[in-house]
Amino acid sequence: MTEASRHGGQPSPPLPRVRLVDVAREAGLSKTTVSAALNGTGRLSPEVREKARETARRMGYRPNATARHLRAGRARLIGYVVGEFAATPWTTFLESPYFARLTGATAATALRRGYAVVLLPAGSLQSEWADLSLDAVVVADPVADDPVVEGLLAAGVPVFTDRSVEGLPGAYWVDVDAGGAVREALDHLREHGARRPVLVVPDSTTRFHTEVFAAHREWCAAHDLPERVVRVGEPGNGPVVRGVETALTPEGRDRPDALLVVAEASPPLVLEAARRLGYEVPDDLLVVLVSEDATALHTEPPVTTLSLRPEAVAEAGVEHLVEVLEHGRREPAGTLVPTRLDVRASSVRRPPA
Amino acid sequence: MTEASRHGGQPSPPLPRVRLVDVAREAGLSKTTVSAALNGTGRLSPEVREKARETARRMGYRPNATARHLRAGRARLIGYVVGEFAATPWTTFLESPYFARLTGATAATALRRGYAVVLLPAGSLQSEWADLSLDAVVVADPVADDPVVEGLLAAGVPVFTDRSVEGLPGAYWVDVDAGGAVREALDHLREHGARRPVLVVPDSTTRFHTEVFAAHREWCAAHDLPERVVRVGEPGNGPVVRGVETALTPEGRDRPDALLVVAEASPPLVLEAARRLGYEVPDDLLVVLVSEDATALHTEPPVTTLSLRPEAVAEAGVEHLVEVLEHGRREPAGTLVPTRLDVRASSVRRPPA
DNA sequence: TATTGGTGCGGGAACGTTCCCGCACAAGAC
DNA sequence: GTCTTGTGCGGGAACGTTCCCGCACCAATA
Repeated sequence: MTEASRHGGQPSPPLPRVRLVDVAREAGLSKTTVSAALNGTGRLSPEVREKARETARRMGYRPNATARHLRAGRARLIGYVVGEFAATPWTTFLESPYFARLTGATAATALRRGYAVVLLPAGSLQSEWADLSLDAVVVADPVADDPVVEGLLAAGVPVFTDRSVEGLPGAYWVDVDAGGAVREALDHLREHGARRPVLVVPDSTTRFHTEVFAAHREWCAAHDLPERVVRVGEPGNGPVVRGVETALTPEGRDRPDALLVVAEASPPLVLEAARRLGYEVPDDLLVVLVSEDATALHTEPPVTTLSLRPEAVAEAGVEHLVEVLEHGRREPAGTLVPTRLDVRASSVRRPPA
Repeated sequence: MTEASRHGGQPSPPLPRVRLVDVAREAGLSKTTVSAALNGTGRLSPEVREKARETARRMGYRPNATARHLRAGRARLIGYVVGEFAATPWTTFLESPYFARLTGATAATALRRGYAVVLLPAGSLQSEWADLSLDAVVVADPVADDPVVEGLLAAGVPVFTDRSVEGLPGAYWVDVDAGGAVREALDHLREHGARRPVLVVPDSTTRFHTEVFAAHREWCAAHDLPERVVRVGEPGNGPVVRGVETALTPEGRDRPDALLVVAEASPPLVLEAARRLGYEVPDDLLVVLVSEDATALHTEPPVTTLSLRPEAVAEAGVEHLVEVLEHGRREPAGTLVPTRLDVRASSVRRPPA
């Protein structure tokens, strides 16, 4: 074939890729014409266009993305980093089902729109991605006044987050309707007989958690029910499960009859904790977890979950991102997506035997 | 500052980046000289070098990676895809702790070596990453005769996997010592009194699982113990837990006194299944799971796990990849890394009361 | 026949780097 | 004073695209 292909089964070393000019020469055309033919642009006769395409196909031509990007001035690369875990080494955030799915959905949606997602491990220095030419960066779960976000904005890089960050020019967000989610979950529990629900929520300053807290307070007042809350300091299964234990062993009060956990925790671990403390689910205790964890389906009983719908968040975010990057639209800066309650046996009162 | 900066707080629109020539002009030098100064190459007087560096710093110069890559002929981009899940939409594989950590560690290690990792969602068409100019692709957990692997090799793209793929030129692998892992786990169980251990393993043809099966058989023969195995058809918590239930309810035989699960399953779910079937862990049943799942630490009792050490696999793989990409070393094609047994309460026989 | 307008294609610059050269100058050897 | 050798720096091509032009050609109009 080419002058580079060797005889026999030897490993052909560098394998020089076929370029636009190679196709042009082979087809007896100019590179301009071939380029226009392949891209569907320019004024070309159908015959020439087809000739160019056929030759390119036959020669196995694949355009060099780097050259394209250089010419276009944009690399079609999107960085992806998780703010909350910025201090921890590796990308431990991927072990959280929410982030795992958010990450995956972001990558999939972006790829369909022609953008590649580059994983930026939490804890990596920003200097390490200095030479990456990212068109934008997705910061998942940024902390308040996130230094990563501020650094990127200062460098002129558009930032997208899954938490609302108002008032920062260049920052865009998609968030879930936290208040609506809490109300929906509490309404559901109440319909199934809960009168002493207890909320477990992280003690964090993100808009999401403060809204959860506020919505819960309002709901309790509106329904004339006592406001029971346990706040946990850190994320992770350990602290959250301890928070659940605290919530389920009230001192000097009635035991709760429903549990709403608005923090990532392994469903079977929460169930195990309840069982250890003598609760029978769902007879003594209705359980709803905010979680994307698939193990919720496989526990006994299966656990009702409130999904923050990371796929929907990712899709909306990427669509918005593409709009901003390609058409310069800057409004709106934020969007809300609804949550989804997946009702399973853990929160449904069994008919009395 | 520049002619592009506007007065007041208006959002400065395109923000033209400062290029090498800009620095050169400002410093009264040529772009060649500035380039050499910043890269530490060429023959330059210390004064000129410092002058160039200082000017670049002052102007906030950041080299354009795309131009660099075009010039270098390599994009320093590595694709990352999971073979086993190629048919499933999204990147559900990230929900598996093993893949989550493998993915994160790959990204972190690669970034330190100057390569960016691009997430390629399982189920995405190869045509979607056709215009990505990937220097190499990491295929996590390829299936036998993986079409993705074969397609990439045919296109001349080096492939790295975390499973051994022998005899394919251009394919490199890092794998764990499956036989050693099984022996270590079984020895541990035996030391703690297990005489009727049962193995749960996927019914798959990967080298890893066949080796697990073979090592188990040999070990049983060597220790004169009955060979008890349950093979599960599919991955996922549901099938594996059902496999565990099968393993724990032998028909017409003694109940097993130890359980070794060589398949990703949620530790609390496995424990729950054992409990449902009337086992007390660790008194009636010693449990060892092959898992990276952090919930193993938080169950009651905590579960002994056999770690496949995704971080070590990723590091070794990326190091090898860089060697191949930058120095053309093609040997060896494969490496083995040892596993690690983290002994916790679930596999330690309590001293008799 | 000369002028216009439209069509089909190609030449060449540009994107921002890196790197191979070559040139000017200085210092040492004869 | 000429010839070599070495040092310090810059000119310009190249990486592989895309896209703005301009040129040649043809048909229709004046």
